[in-house]
Amino acid sequence: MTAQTTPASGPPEPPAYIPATVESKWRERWAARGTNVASIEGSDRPFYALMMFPYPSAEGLHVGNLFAFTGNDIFARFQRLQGRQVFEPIGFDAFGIHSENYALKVGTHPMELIPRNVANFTRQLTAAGFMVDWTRTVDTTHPSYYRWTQWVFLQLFKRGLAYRKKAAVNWCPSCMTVLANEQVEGGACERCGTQVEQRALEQWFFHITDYAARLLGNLDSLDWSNTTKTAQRTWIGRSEGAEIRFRILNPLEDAGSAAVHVSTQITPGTRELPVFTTRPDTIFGATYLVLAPEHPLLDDIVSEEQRSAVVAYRVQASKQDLITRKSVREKTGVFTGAYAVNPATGEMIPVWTADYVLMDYGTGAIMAVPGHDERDFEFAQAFGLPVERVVAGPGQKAKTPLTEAYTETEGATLVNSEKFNGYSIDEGKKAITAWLEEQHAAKAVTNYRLHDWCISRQRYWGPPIPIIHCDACGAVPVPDADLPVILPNIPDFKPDDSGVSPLARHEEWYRVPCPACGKPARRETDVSDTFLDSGWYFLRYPSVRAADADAAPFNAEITKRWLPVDSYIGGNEHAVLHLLYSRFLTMVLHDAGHLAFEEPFTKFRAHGLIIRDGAKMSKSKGNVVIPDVYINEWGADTFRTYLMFLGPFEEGGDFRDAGISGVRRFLDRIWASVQAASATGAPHEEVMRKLHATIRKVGEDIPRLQYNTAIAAMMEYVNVLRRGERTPHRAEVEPLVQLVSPFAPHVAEELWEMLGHTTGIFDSGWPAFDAALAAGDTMTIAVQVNGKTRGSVVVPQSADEPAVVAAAKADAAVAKFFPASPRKVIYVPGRILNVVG
RNA sequence: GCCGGGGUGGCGAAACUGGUUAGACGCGAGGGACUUAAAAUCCCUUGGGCGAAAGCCCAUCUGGGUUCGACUCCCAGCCCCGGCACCA
Repeated sequence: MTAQTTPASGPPEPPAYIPATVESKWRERWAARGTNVASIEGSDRPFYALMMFPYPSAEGLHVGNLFAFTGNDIFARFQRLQGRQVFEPIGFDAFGIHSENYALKVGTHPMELIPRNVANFTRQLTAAGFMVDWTRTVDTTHPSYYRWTQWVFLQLFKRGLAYRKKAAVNWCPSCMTVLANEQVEGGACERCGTQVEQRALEQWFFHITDYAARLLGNLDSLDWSNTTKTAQRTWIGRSEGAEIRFRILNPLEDAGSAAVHVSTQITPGTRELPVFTTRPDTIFGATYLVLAPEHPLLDDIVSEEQRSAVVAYRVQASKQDLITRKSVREKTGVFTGAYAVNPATGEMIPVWTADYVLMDYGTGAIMAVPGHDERDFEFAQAFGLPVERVVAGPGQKAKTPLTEAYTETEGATLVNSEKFNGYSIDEGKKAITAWLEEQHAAKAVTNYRLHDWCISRQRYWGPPIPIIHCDACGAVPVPDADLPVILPNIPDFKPDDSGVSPLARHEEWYRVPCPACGKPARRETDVSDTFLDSGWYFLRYPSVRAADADAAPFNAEITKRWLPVDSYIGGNEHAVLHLLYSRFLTMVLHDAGHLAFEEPFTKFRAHGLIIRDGAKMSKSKGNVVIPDVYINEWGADTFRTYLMFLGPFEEGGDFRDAGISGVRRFLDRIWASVQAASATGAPHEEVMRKLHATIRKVGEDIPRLQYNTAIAAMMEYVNVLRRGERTPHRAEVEPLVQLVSPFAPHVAEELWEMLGHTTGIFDSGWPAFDAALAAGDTMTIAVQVNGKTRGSVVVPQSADEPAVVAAAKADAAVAKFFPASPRKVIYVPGRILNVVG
């Protein structure tokens, strides 16, 4: 503390509140004392407070990041004040396409860029006063980390969950490179504007679809934000239905056949086409089939007359980026010349190919029921295909014509469906599936919308996939002892005309002997997806300083004690990908015997989004708010508290700087009150009552992340504390300093020290709250007459209904409305009295 | 289109499971004190209408409903934000 120079005459001036001084003092003090270093080994009540680690962009942290981190920090500090040993780590998700694109743009190598960005982030995070354990951080681009990312890949590979297949990527023919979906704008490359195409490349996939049922089922028991769970459920997209097999007629045998009814028997050797449908009940209305243009059976079934048209259509379909391909457009398609047999009606129906059917869902083929599916209806209209009604809604008949697809199921019954006429939709689904099953033409199946996770990136800035391709042995995993496969520092990390991964241009790097047979072989030159880096980082944090940190991704003992994560706070933009992948990897590692739990995050809360002028902050809009200026001007404590006072944490809101002065005044008043506090005499009864009500309110609000109302409650208390410019008592202010400490940690420490404490405030515990004291010995009951509030009465806590009624009659304001003979009296104890006359 | 979340003063927002005269807390605005003056600080007022006042009436997106009592529950509709979306 620096004493102000005081004029000889007056009393000594109390020290002024200068945030910069206080904050730098406590930053140093915390670092020197190791205040924020978690006692990972010796903890009996551990609490793991995780926040989503940032991608260290060149622009630095923006207020959105700070808002999220502050919310987590308050929760973490509160847990610590509750006596938990808290671990609040931070790290850097620095691999990936964002970093690489930025590096390309400024022409600096990412290996040079990232450390600079990380240093800047560290400076900002420190300035914000987070209770971060800086001795345990993670940088996904460091070989000591990605060695284990590669290990995770190999765990999946060894369990048969990593496989290679050809898959479409967005391809810019001008830049000769692969583009992520977000780099495609309206079908064109965001950089050069060239029309983007699809290109099929051999890529690595993780078999997450194997886990779809578990990923979905476990959601019910997780304490997560509802919005996040809903998003995951939608993403996984379970649907029940049937896989129905249609016999494809042999064009030679059946050529020229005029017969409409043909054998429905599927005999060995006949070609058949399985389709997935959620509406097996409508099979009698299936008037044609559609195959995705990429369907492998297309070549086999297409007739000679139609072949050139089908091939042309397929080429045209591939000349579309993945986004446009899947967006709703005018229906297009081509007849294949082939026919199939509807197993229910025995009728011959045409087989088409159209791009509204997607290869990567179900079986890549559908039975079209234009009468009861909007898309099929549209297609049938466009190409003059027959539309049959097989479902009748209330008031409709079997012959009521269809002017649009009738898709309602409520109260509807089957029609034109032979023996199933009159069945409800649900009955029809069951009965028809069973009937087709008897004929071996169908089986009940559950399908998921979730796709396998493509982890290949034909890029530079990521961990090399630890596989060696050998002509003799196939894909051979890099032996654990040879990990990490170091990402080489190559100057030409830019994608170029060769059209392959940058690493594929470095023969000296990829030419290696096969680990299995020793013959010349070739490293995988794709790197892995950033979501793999971030899919397991929470497992690494507690163990980064473990004795076996170089021998294992996570220490068994430590992991047992600290995981799963007690509380995870992050943005809902990661509701599906990051959170789903993390859950999946955890499940796999659990199944492999590495983890005792299968869900990584016991509790997850999605914070709201901070927007600016009604729009998401983005560089292109130029509305990004940089926190540094605010921290410099107002102090980190004020800025943190202000961000939390903006609105409900889980809702976010529009950032404005109007109002920040109010929060600063609030801290100023606390400061002044502590300076002025007197230890003599007794604390004021009324003030103490308010204090205890405030302790309760703040203690209830923080765990619910209702920070804005917690701050309001403290402000209210400060108003009471200072009312009439009274001198506060020490006992009235000391607990307040503890209450405010999660929000404004630096100034709270400073005041705590001024109050004579020699140990840190965050180890001081949470003030106890006295319910009886908070309640006082009287209560105020609102009095209504005929539902209109007419006044209120103050009665002793012990007052019962007759006593309250008596008091109400005696009250002048109420008495004039009081009915002579009440018909009904409703008394809600402690709250309200309503007299109906 | 489907699934979430919302709609309350000039503004950000409160209101426990329907129950203390809706709008706490803060910003902004108006007035006052202190000051030569300003800043800072402190005090008062601040949803709308009528009224000299006491007071009365109207107000939580709109329209219905349930209830002694509705921002809160139900039905119908409008608008905003977020996610998903040719997934059969």
